[in-house]
Order: sequence, then C-alpha cells, then structure tokens
Amino acid sequence: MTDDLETEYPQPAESPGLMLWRVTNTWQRRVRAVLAPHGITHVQFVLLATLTWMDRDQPVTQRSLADHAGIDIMMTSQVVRVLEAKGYITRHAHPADRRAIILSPTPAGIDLANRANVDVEAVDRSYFSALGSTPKATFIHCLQQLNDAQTGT
Amino acid sequence: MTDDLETEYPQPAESPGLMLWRVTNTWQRRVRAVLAPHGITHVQFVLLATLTWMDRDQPVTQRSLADHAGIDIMMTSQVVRVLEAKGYITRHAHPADRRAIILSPTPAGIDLANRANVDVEAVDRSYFSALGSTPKATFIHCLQQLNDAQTGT
DNA sequence: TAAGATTGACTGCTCAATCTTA
DNA sequence: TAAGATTGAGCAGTCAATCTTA
Repeated sequence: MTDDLETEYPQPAESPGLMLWRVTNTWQRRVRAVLAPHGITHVQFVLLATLTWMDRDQPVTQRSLADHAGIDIMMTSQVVRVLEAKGYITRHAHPADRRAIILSPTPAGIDLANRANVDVEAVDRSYFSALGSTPKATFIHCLQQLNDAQTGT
Repeated sequence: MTDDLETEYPQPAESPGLMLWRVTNTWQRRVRAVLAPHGITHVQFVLLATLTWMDRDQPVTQRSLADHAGIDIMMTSQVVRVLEAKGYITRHAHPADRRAIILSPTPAGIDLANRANVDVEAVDRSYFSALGSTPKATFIHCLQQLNDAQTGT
C-alpha cells in the first residue's frame, strides 16, 4: 500500500505524547544528576519527601504514602525498605490493623529530604525557565487537567 | 531544625516537575496498553515508526535513527536487533563506512508501523482531549520550548 | 582522536500472582 | 470478599567501559 508512515503529524515534534515523553526524560536526567551526590534516586527522594511533607498526626501506611506520592504500591513497598536500610525511614506495625505498616522519617531522613529538596527545586526553576514568555502557570494548569482526568477527579 | 519539609510548593500538585512525571507515566500506560495487542513495546514502536517516517533516500544509520527518534544510542542498538529478529527491520553494512549499519523497514514493518500508529494517535487524541478549553497548541508549544532548550536549539 | 556500535550492570515501572488479615 | 503488603519477571532508561574503524 504505502512505503511511508501515514500520520496526522507532519513533524514528530507536533505529537504531544512524543514531546511529553522526551521532555520528561531530559528533566529526569537533570534531577537524577543533582540527587546522585546525595546518594538517593528520584523515586527514593519523592517517597521520602512526600512522607516528610505529609501530616503525620495520623499514622501513615504504605498505601497512603503511595497514593499521596502517585507511585504504585509495589514500587513503594520495595523503595521504602531501601530507605529503611539506609536509615532514613522506620517501619512499625500498625496498632489497630495488623496488615498495615506505619512509616516515619528518621531525623536523618528529614534532614536529607530538606537538603535534597533545595537542589531539586533549583533544577525545576532552571529547567522550566525555558518556558520564557509563556506563563509557567499555564503549563502547570495543563498538567493538572491531564492528571485529574486520569485519577478520576 | 525542622521535622517537616521546607518547600516552595504548598501542594505537590504545584510542582511542575512532579506533575510532568505523573502525567507522562499515565500516558505511557495508555500507549503500552494499545500497543500490546500489536506485540510491540513503546520504544520498539517509536523506532520503527521513525524509521518508516524518515526519508530513506539517504542511508539511515543507527546513529541517525537514534537522533531522529530522541532515543539514546545504546537503547537503539538493543531494540533495533529485537525488531530485526521480529522481521520488521533489516540491518545491512554501510557501503562506504565499515563501522556503520544501514537500517530499512521490511514490508511487514511498514505495515505494522501504520496499523499501530492509528491506535497510538487515537490514544493521543483521547488523552489530550482532557486539556479542554486550553488550546492543545499552547501545551505543545510549552513542550517544544522545553525540548529545544535541552537540545541546544 | 574521534565516531559507530555493543555489552554488562543497575535502577525504574508495570503486571501477574501470592500471602495474610480485616 | 476485600484490603495491605510482598515477590518475581520483563521491558525501559542510563552509565561506564569496550571494540573496531575513520
């Protein structure tokens, strides 16, 4: 029939999905680079920072941390034990639910989360400054709409 | 010092990097799901579709395919041989440069690229329709600015 | 020296399946 | 039955190192 690709996009750069994927990959590389000196990976940072940020007056289970961080429960299970082994998180039995595990950041974990967060937020400012004249708020609004549509909000 | 996270974002959803990462992950899940019946992964599809789309009057080396697809050269090296094993691509010696390898899609590869592309473009239309009143062009423009800033354009 | 390509190792993300307890 | 957690397997993405040829 054809020996070419029949597409609605004259150029790949006009495909929103493809561009989204490329941009995320370059952003991830930047984040990974600034986290490396701290000795943690991106997912480890997100979970540790989210746990530190969350209100811990109520017990935080792995399930609730996973939901807040937007990371799936299997990944959370694995990474949380890595963070425990590194001394940044403690895992204790839930007093009322014997299936559940309560998570708390250690003082070292809270300290690391804050030090690493300074560098990550600096990367974000630098990376997204390329938006130039387009208000950053417009871009974030787009992302929030797309995210909400998936999470059923 | 503190037992909380000191951040410039009152809510995680206001962090552009975090939202970018979440949105890409959900988009990737959707794409993976529609490609599964075709028996190929996302990266395999991107490389096969890019090769099919590229002008092949000039010999296409792995390096040039990797550059056009925005995929790193090691990943390209691995996946291209998978595509060859599946019968979607042929690899031949470059006539003038004995280091290089010339890639061509087979008729089966061209056919698969076109069939799969229909489904992937349908996912994109569906997924990004959530942008609602915000023009999709605005979102793509943001992504292009971010991408160009990284590639030195 | 540089460029095209490859290998091995490690983390990330997902899926299917399982185990235990509510 | 459902919910919290875990394990194992497979593909994705990156890095360091290597090999061959320009």
